[in-house]
Amino acid sequence: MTDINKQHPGDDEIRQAIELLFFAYRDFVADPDKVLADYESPNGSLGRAHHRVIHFVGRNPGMTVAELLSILQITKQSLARVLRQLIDEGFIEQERGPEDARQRLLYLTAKGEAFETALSNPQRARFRRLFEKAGPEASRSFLALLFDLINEDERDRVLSLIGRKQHAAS
Amino acid sequence: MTDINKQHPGDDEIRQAIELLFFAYRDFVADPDKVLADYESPNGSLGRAHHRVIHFVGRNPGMTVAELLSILQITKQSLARVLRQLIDEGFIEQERGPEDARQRLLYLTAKGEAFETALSNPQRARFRRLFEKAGPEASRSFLALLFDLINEDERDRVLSLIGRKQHAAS
DNA sequence: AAACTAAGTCAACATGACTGACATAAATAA
DNA sequence: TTATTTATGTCAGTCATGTTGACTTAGTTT
Repeated sequence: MTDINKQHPGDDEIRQAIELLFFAYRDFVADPDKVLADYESPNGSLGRAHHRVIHFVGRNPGMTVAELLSILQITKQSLARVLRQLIDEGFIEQERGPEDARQRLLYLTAKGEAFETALSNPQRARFRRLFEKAGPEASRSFLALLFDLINEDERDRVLSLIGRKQHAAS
Repeated sequence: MTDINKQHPGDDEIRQAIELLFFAYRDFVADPDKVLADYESPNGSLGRAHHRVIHFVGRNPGMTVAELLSILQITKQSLARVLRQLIDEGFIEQERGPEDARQRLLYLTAKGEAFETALSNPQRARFRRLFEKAGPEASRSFLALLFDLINEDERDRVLSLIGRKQHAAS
């Protein structure tokens, strides 16, 4: 009773979308993976988890550990190991919160910023090529659809995250 | 010498794209993760790896182990454990290749097909909502850009994979 | 003073990747 | 026919990254 015919019009596009997203994401994360694999650190090597932390701390300088946890949606024990390595190797530094001294505000060091650039360069190049080829209208539309792919109850949080300008210091 | 100003016009969109793709993919895979977590199997539980195998075998009935490996881009040792569980629990069955008897052709059982449906239902619903909201033109454009996000040297292979109709048996 | 909160730590464990070595059977080349 | 290559499977060990649960320390709030 396997149905050879499509159930609804549009089902084929939906199936393609699922597969394309899988392949696109696979190649997208393979870029920084290569950079990470090249970097040989003294205390263990670095992986995707480190990349994500470096990315979000770079984008949100002075963020707290709790904020980082809520973005990554992992446990603090998982984060701890990764964060410890990044601090020990001088990619990230911590600062006591000026208002609430329990908080540890996170910042990239110069070394951390350089690494962040190296990691995101191939990803940026990938999207730059894409957007140049597709043109501004299709590019904006693409971003809008990516946004609508996110869980409805997460969109406000994501919007305030990605909307924030780089280095809000001023 | 951290630059406060944007380097190029369009850089902001590129940065947003990187983050949106992260969040969109995170929520996209969280859907089947819930289904997988609910399923309690006798010999250990099932994870994303099992989902991917079920998906691609479902999409390409009769595919060989080597083909599956080249899609997933993992080692055969990694695949082995996952595949063994799926066969042992009756989601997938193997068949000797009729031309080349060394090959093991992979098929979903009825149980496997049912599970595939349960896993992909929430993902399909997500894209159905998206495409209904965005309209056919933006939807097609979205697929085209997703495709161009894939590594250039992989696109032909992906195209022949996703272009293939379901159940090519006839 | 008591309770709560932010962060860190210790221990044990699960999943899903990896490498390297080796085994078996079938197909192909010498 | 014998030798080699190929498709698949397996054993053993390791690593990265996630989990739960219990507990500590320091600072804030009630």
